Amino acid sequence: MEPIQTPSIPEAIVQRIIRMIGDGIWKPGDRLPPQRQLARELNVGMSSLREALQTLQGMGVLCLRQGQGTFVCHNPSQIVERCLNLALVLDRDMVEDFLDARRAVEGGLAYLAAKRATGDQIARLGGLVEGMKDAVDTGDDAKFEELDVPYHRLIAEMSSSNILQYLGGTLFETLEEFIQVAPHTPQGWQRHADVCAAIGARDPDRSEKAMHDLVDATAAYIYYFLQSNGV
Amino acid sequence: MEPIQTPSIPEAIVQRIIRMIGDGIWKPGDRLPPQRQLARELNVGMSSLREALQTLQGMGVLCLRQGQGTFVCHNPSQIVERCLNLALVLDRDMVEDFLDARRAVEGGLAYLAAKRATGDQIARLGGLVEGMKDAVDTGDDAKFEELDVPYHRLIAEMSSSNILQYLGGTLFETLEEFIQVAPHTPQGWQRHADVCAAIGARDPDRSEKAMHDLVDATAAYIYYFLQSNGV
DNA sequence: AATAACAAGTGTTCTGAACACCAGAACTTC
DNA sequence: GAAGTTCTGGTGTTCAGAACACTTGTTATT
Repeated sequence: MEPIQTPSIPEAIVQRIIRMIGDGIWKPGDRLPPQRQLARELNVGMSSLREALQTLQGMGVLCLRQGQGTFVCHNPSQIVERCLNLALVLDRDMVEDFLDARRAVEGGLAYLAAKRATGDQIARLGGLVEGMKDAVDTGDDAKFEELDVPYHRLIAEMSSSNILQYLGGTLFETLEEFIQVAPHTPQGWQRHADVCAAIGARDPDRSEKAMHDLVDATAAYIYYFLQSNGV
Repeated sequence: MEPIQTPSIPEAIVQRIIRMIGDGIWKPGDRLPPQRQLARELNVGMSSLREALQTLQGMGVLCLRQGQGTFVCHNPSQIVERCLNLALVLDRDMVEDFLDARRAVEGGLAYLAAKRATGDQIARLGGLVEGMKDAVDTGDDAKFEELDVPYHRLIAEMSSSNILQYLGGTLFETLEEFIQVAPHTPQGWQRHADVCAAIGARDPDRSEKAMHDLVDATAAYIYYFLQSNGV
């Protein structure tokens, strides 16, 4: 038989609060009633309530400020980001997985960027690529890396897709220490320029393909690096 | 100036436990010391400890079983899944975002599937597509849907990529109620068959493109559905 | 030998208290 | 009157202890 399930009290509270936020009863920025009052109204102890609040804070749903109150601090990005970061901290063997995911996500971002970017954004991306060319010509690796981060971030912004943007940002940050081992060659710059050109031409498919080439090249370097270090 | 930050006690405990798991001191399946003892050793009250444990349980890192103990229940899938689900519950406007993300993720899965699938998996996928054809021919919508879920799940499995697999599963499940509004036409079946054929031919790029077509078609239905319902 | 009652260990929940922090009010000082 | 200080109420934070509920293994009973 199906066992009877009675969710624990904190879990029930978590569900209830999420529901109330989802139903719009509490909106982002709102202050919840004081813990003591809330505990009384829900007919639970403060321990149970606090365990629930703490969980929700961990999820990024609530924001507990000492001396001020409990606020709805709805920020989905934070949730996803935190969870992915956590996954890698717990399991360093997932680098390969992250590279696979990055290919798909960054490809998707480039695809959407070509569809939705504004003229201003495209101009800014062009400026970054210009700067990267200077960096390659002068062999200034540090400058290239400094421009590489905003380059990917800007493409993510162009996509107007929150979830992909945050996934991309998290994957990039998580992989950053590995990505930096890749040498910055004229060919590497060319790939960055190709993506930029495809976005400028508003050609989503070409843009996606160019980004795949870029990510694949980086991944190849990382694999080589990992292998030569006997990992 | 940078404000002085003293992490709260529960937060510090969370970090400490994650660190210990990351360092391999506690491995998945291990049982942690009893709460009372742990609280004494860490020199904190049981409330603080429990708030931390509850948070970690919410993340899917720990598993608290009444009467048995606290176990390391490390399951990255659960973490990501839970967080994404939460994001959609909190914000129904994100359907569009989810569709964008699904296009990228499912495309990536199909790409990897064509590279890494085993012969057995390809045969099973073919079987599913066969069944779907029957369902379309007989107009059996329920059967089609019943096969659609394992179809996507199997492709995800073929990819051998944990992160993408979990992302795909979560996105699919989260969107399931919307996906089901799509009518199951011969054209819809053809798209499923195209992906299957491309994977069978071990052609990653064609496979990815076919999956994009499939997802795009579904997305178009969903947009139409949302629009005609005045959302 | 099978079953039932018990006991120890563990997570769960509640209560009440003391502490820390923040914002604004009331007060002092110049 | 303006600037600074102190006080006060409200709020989150942390603790300690107790009672409860569940699981498992042991012991007693039949």
